[in-house]
Amino acid sequence: MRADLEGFLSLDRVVHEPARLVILTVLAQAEEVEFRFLERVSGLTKGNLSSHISRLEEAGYLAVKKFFRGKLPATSLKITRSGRSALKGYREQLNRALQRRG
Amino acid sequence: MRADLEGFLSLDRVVHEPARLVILTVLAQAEEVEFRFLERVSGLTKGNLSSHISRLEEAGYLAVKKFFRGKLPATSLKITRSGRSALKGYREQLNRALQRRG
DNA sequence: TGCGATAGTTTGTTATACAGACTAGTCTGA
DNA sequence: TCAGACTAGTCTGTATAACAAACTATCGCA
Repeated sequence: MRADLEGFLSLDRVVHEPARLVILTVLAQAEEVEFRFLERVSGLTKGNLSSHISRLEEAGYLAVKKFFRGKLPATSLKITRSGRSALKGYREQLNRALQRRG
Repeated sequence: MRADLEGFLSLDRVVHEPARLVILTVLAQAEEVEFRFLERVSGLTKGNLSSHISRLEEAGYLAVKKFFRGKLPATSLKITRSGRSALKGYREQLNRALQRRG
């Protein structure tokens, strides 16, 4: 199969999902961020956001830290080295596939 | 919401699916193509390919023409103007969102 | 003590990607 | 001539997934 086509089909589906692209993009810039912040900036619903975070955590792309601010629980997210590299790889691969004519 | 994040979430999901990116990319280059050819070049299974074609047809992104070559049925696919512009728009939008830092 | 807010998770529904089974007919060779 | 293999797809079932609504648990305030 042609390399550009191959490129599309071998994209990392964990990263490929738009909602997760949003999360990873924010985290790649902000380094550390909280759930509420992400909820607001992404416009995703809590439930949806929560499950995407789990998915990214399972993939090892982000680290979740739970703590209490005063007496309220809070969740802090941080992109991992692996997550950063997955995003970078995804971007490069997609760019190559898209640019190679269209 | 920030414009780049918005950009991810408003991507055309019909185009966003890797298998369909493959199909559209091939069609954008080849102008007119047959099912069997697409099956080989994409590596997709018949069933899968068939359903993606239906999806793209419903979206108005490609035109399907059925005919007989000798006595065997054949299917010919052609990208529509709208399909071409959807692919172009998708590429531009994604590039903008991805490039705007990472 | 009861109501609304905060901070998420769990659950249920809906959609969709995918492959295998199936349809329909043609060609080939014993 | 008829059995088996091939062509060209479509249909169907399954497993995954995105998504939102409902729920859990706690806090703060009147």
